[in-house]
Amino acid sequence: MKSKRHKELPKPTGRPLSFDPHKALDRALDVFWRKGYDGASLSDLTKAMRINRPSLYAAFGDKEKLFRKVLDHYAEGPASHSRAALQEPTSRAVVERLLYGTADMLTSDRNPRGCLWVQGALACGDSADSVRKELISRRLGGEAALRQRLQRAIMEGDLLPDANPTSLARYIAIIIQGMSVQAASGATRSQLRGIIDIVLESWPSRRNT
Amino acid sequence: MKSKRHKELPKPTGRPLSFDPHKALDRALDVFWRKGYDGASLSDLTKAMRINRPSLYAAFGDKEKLFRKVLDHYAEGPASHSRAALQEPTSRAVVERLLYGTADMLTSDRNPRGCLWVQGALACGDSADSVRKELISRRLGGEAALRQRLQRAIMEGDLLPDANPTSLARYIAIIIQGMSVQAASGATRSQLRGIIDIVLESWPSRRNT
DNA sequence: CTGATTTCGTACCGCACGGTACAGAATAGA
DNA sequence: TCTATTCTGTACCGTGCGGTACGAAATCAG
Repeated sequence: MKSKRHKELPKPTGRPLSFDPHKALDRALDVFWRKGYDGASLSDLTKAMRINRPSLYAAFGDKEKLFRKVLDHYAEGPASHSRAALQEPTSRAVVERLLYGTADMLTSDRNPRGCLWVQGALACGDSADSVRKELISRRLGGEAALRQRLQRAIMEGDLLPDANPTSLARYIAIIIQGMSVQAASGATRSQLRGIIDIVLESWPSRRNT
Repeated sequence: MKSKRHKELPKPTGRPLSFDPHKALDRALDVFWRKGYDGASLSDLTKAMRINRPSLYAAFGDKEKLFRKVLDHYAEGPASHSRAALQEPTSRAVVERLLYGTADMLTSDRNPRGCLWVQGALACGDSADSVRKELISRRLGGEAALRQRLQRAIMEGDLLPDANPTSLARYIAIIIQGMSVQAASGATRSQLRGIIDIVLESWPSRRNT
């Protein structure tokens, strides 16, 4: 039971924070996104976050804890379209929104190119190994969520009953991860949309749902 | 004109090399493949290559030059199936061999999981920036070679004339790069083959070529 | 043998890394 | 104002990084 600060009782004695943790996370996200976990140094981070090193450690723990907080921040912010897409009424709408939304995010001028889940720590030194595994886990988790959504779609009848939800979810995951690499290589939004059109043409949805 | 040593005149005076550069490159490849350019330290490399640091610098130049030599070694060795696949007689055979060959390589027990071109330096620190750009260039080069092969296939009639070679080549590149991320996440060979089946089902080849 | 040449192994360089000690500044409650 | 508490900024720690100086060892030509 380690409840440092309750929202309903903001009675902070002592010197107040001189920065907005939310903004600081935003800026840390930008650095990790561009350089990956290993490539982002503490100097890069503190400079971008406009705080000193001890403030970072007091507010976020060490580098790895900061990265995990940044991952949550990313999931709730720039990557929130993924979770939202699963709520579309049909499997085709889910996949459409998932892919187009991802393509938009990957090529937005407001973000670095690519996906933090993919680029954050793909191949890295030993010191980043736990972070690498964390990202693998998150990628597989997203894939599993899509698989369950496709299974539901089969039961609801808008996906052909002989479709394989596991393979289809992995196929879409591959498209997303491949698009991420493409975005990091300089692919444009319209180029990615052209690929999505190819993917959707063969989507095994029933009727025209 | 810097011809250090001609093959036909191996008259090396001085102390002979105590290691096989080819084997050493093999071992360096393994390290870079698993850890990426930034994540592989010189200590990792010299330990794996079983040579001392000055020997490495004398034989291969600095770390970046070694990495570029390793890239060539990779292209001619584990990744040689890519170039070979382009010589298949039809576009469908090209893509089949390209994808299945890649899936085999990505999940071979003899290699680290994933593709060096993708994982070598996707997001990294500033010091690896030129290496990152080199890998982007190689990825785009491979994609361009496939595009040209598909254009030839249209002229030869085994690919539907309204197919878009640029988009199709990018689509296959995305599949390959996505499979690389999947392999790094632990996907098995049969799982990747399942995805390839999905891709090939909608390949726009004429007749059953 | 001697001498020229090239590689080998140790031991080291400056530097940037992630992480922290510590003293002073800013607030709240008394 | 005084005290307790928390945050800020400087200055530093040990470590590992990429890269190298240098003398010993190994070969060949003569």
